[in-house]
Amino acid sequence: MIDLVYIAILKANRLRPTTVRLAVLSMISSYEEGTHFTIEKICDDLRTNGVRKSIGSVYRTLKEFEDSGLVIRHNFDLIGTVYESSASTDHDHTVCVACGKIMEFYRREFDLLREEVVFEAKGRLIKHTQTLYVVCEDCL
Amino acid sequence: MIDLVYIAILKANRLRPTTVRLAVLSMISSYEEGTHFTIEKICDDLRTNGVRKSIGSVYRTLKEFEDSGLVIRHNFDLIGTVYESSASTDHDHTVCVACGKIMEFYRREFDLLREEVVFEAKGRLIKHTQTLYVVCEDCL
DNA sequence: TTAATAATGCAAATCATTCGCATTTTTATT
DNA sequence: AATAAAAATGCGAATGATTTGCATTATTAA
Repeated sequence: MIDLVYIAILKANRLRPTTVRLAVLSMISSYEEGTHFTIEKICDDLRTNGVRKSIGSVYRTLKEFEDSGLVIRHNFDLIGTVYESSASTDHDHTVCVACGKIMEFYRREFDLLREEVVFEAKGRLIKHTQTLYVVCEDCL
Repeated sequence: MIDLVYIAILKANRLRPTTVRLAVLSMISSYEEGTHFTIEKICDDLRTNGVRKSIGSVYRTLKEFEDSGLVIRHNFDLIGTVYESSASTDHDHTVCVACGKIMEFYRREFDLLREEVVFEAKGRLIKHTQTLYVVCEDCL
C-alpha cells in the first residue's frame, strides 16, 4: 500500500494510523509545498474524493498534527486560521490585504535580530510570528 | 469639563462624542502607556467606576477606535485578542508562554529589513505584526 | 424646536471551535 | 485468531467570542 509511508509518519509521532489521520495526512501531503490550507478545504477535498470525515475529527486531527509539529497553524488578520505542512523552514509571511494571497519569505538577518532581542531581555525564544500585510505586485 | 479633550479627539475622528465613546476613551486613556487590555477589562473597569455600558456597544466602539487608529488590536496565541492605545510607535511584542506577560520591543533594523523584503516583492507595505513567544526572565 | 441621523441596549444570531458520549476501530494480550 | 482494554470517531449539543437586528434614546443640523 502507498499508505505505508503515512503510517510510518504517524507512528513516529505516537499517533495510531487511523482512517481519519491517514486521510488528512495524505491529503495535506498532496498539496504543493508552501500551500496554506484551511480545515474546510481539507474536508471539501476529502469529500470530493469520496472520503467523508466529520469536521470535528478533522479539527481534532489537525490539533494533534500541530502538537506533533507536522503542521503549523497561522492566524492571519482578514484571513483567519490556516495551516501549512511544516516540512519547510522557519519562514515568515506576507499577506496581500487586497487579494488575500499568502506568500513566504526568509531572511536570516531577522533570526539574528530576534535572538539579540531575546538575549537582551534574558529570556528564551520559543517561537515567533511575523507577517507583513501588503498590497502585492498584482494588486498595485 | 475634563472631557473636552476626549470630545475633541472623537470629533477629530468624525465620531460623535457619546457617553459610550467618552467612557471608553477616558478609561483606556487612564491606562499606563503600553498597557494591553481586553474588552472585558474595559467593561469591568467601567462597572467598577459605576458606569454600566453594554458589552456589545464596547465591541462596536473598539472597532471604531481601531478603524480610526486610536487603538491597535492584537491577536496573540494563547492570549487572544488584546488592544493597546496607539500613541506609541511601531513596536513589536514578546509574549511569555509561561506567565502570559506581554512586553514591547523596537529595533529600527527590523523596519529596514521589512522594507527591503517588500521592495523586492514589488509590493507596498501596509502594516506588519511580529511577536516573539518566549519564556521570560522571571519564568526561567 | 423639530426632523433627521446616529448610537445604544438587549437579546438573538453567527461563526469557529470544542466537548460529551455512545459506537466503532485499533492495539495488546492470551 | 479471539478477546479485553484503550483509543478514535461521528454526531449533535455546548461554548465563547463577536456581530447583528431592531425598538428606544440621544445627538446633530436646520
